[in-house]
Amino acid sequence: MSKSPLPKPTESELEILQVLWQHGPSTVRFVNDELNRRREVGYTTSLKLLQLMLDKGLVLRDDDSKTHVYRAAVREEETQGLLLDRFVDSTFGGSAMKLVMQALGNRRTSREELAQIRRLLNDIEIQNDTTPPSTDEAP
Amino acid sequence: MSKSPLPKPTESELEILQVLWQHGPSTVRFVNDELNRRREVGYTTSLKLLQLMLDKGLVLRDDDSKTHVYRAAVREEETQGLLLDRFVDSTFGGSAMKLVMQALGNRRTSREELAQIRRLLNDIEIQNDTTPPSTDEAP
DNA sequence: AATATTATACGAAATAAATCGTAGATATTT
DNA sequence: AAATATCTACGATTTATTTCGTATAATATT
Repeated sequence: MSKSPLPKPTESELEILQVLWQHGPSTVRFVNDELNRRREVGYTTSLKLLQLMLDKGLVLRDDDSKTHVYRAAVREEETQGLLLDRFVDSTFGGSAMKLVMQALGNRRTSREELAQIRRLLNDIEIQNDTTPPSTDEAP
Repeated sequence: MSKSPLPKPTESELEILQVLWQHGPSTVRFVNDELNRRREVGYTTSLKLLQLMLDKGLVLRDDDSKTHVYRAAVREEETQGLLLDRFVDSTFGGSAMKLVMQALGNRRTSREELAQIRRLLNDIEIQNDTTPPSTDEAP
């Protein structure tokens, strides 16, 4: 029941979305400054990107005042989920497990984080017990 | 202690690596057939890709016989780890935890897989206890 | 041996993404 | 009010990636 095919942000567009998600509605100037904390980007580059994103429906803008204010039109979790799917598919051949195992195995994870994951695991198991797995197969 | 900056495969190159990782050394024909199970790709397209990958050092080839045989020059886990880092950075703002939580939360995970993760979690905790966390800070 | 098939090499077109320059409008400062 | 700064619009360039056509060589088939 999704209305539009939810546009897929590119790498740079994602950077911009990060800024908007993190800081809320922002001017081009602000976004550009934020981007420049990591790498050098021209002002008009950021502007153009935001305009393209507007066309794609990735952002909305308020142009009441002369200086436009852009804000994310897509939700963070939703977008991340979408990209995660693509990534799991392209890099881990579809296996989310492999990804999780590698993400956990390959980097330092604090005790607190481990506990957090355990809690999530518990929740999922309860879910599994309550709601038995649906028997859908690959087509 | 890595020797060369380890080339970053593109999306298509990754598809090819998947084939090589999964099936071992393969001819262009075979790789192309495999790719065509998912989407339409011309033979020379696959060939060209493999040739470019050879230049980049992503694959090696045996051209003893007329029909060349290509094989992956980079290891699966290593490459996946590299891409995972980039992905975590670009999509989850650097937080591997957020990624793991979302990966686990958003999809059906079987009891067996959950158990597998728990085992990994245990291993990591033991490691943590045995080898106290190093005190390196962000620079 | 002639024909058809299957290879590789490689230039180049097609596509996608990112970057920037310049023009013109509006606001701000002096 | 003139000069300066800041903004948007937008075409064009650059760079990266993907795709394919064609030439040519080797092999297999008839």
